[in-house]
Amino acid sequence: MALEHAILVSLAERSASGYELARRFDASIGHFWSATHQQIYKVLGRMESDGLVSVELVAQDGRPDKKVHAITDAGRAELRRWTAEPTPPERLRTAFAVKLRALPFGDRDAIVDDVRRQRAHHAEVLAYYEQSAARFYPDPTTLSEADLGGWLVLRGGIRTEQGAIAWCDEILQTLEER
Amino acid sequence: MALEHAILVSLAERSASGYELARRFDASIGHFWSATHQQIYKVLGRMESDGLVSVELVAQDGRPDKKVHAITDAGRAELRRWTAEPTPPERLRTAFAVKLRALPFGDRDAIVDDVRRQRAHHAEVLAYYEQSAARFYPDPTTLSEADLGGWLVLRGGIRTEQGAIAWCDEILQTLEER
DNA sequence: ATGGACATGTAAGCCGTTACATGATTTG
DNA sequence: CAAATCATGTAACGGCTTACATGTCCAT
Repeated sequence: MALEHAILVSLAERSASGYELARRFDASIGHFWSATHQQIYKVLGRMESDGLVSVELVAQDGRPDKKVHAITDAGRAELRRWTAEPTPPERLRTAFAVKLRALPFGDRDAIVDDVRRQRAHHAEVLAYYEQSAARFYPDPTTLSEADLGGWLVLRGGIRTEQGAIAWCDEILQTLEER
Repeated sequence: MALEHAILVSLAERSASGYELARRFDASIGHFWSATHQQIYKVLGRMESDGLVSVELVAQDGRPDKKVHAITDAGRAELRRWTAEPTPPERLRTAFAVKLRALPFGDRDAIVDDVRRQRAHHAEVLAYYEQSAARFYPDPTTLSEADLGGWLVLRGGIRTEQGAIAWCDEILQTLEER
């Protein structure tokens, strides 16, 4: 299960409470592996029993106590083991493609509207990625080892969104000219 | 649930047994919405109770009987209703991106091997899509209404795979030059 | 006679979403 | 005074995977 490994990566970068992890999954990491706080708490509990993370209860003033989770040596070993394993090819689930295929049986104008909406969404995400790139990696020619992975993932996100926008444009052009 | 709608699209194109549907989900449709035969049988059962599909038992000689499922008027209405609904933006789940992010904590050589493996896989899928395009849509300038959706989906697949290959090349170049 | 294609299912279990639940503190 | 933020969970349910189960016909 990859949520476990996404959590290990995040905790390897910096220890965190379940709540803090959930916020990270709302932002950076979550753009490539989403998870809700409920799921995170559940998995975190299992990971503790498995010895992959350790827990320290931290009292705070003016705020609820929190459980700070840190990656253990066993967690680091598991992360390393996982990276050495081939990634199985992922099977896609693209509702948008199914809808396109439904063109002859559906509401054409509504589908065109949907394509425009998808395009706008991809443009938004692209802008967000490009801002993140400019902010966090202002000089990509000199990246530290620690930054390399994050930068490459962002590059993939940017490419993906650019590709999706180009596809939407091709769809719109094809549908409008007939 | 989109499996339901993927099945409706497939049955709108041509009536089929559960087994035949499963084979389609192994091939064409399945490249964009995967499903196993177990899942298909289960959903098909529910769709029958809901009146979205009708079932006719067909006896065959030399082969087991089959249940041929056809889309009903209610099924067509549901398909049309669904196409008129906005597609919710999909949250990605990309284990490969998580693994890249794990670069500083993992086995670098193994990850590079994995990138090469991913690249090879995407190249295979791309070749398959391009062959499908050449075989089923030899003249894309004159597409029938019925073919439009399938063609556009294939175009998206081709773009996606090309983008993935280009990303892999960028990763390999970045990792090899340091 | 072994294995693959055809054909349809059940059962167990995990993963994940949605809804529900609580309670303090800060900000508008 | 209401809403957002911080913080952690439980419960119900649905989707999906994996394993198990059965049986015929055809080709090698």
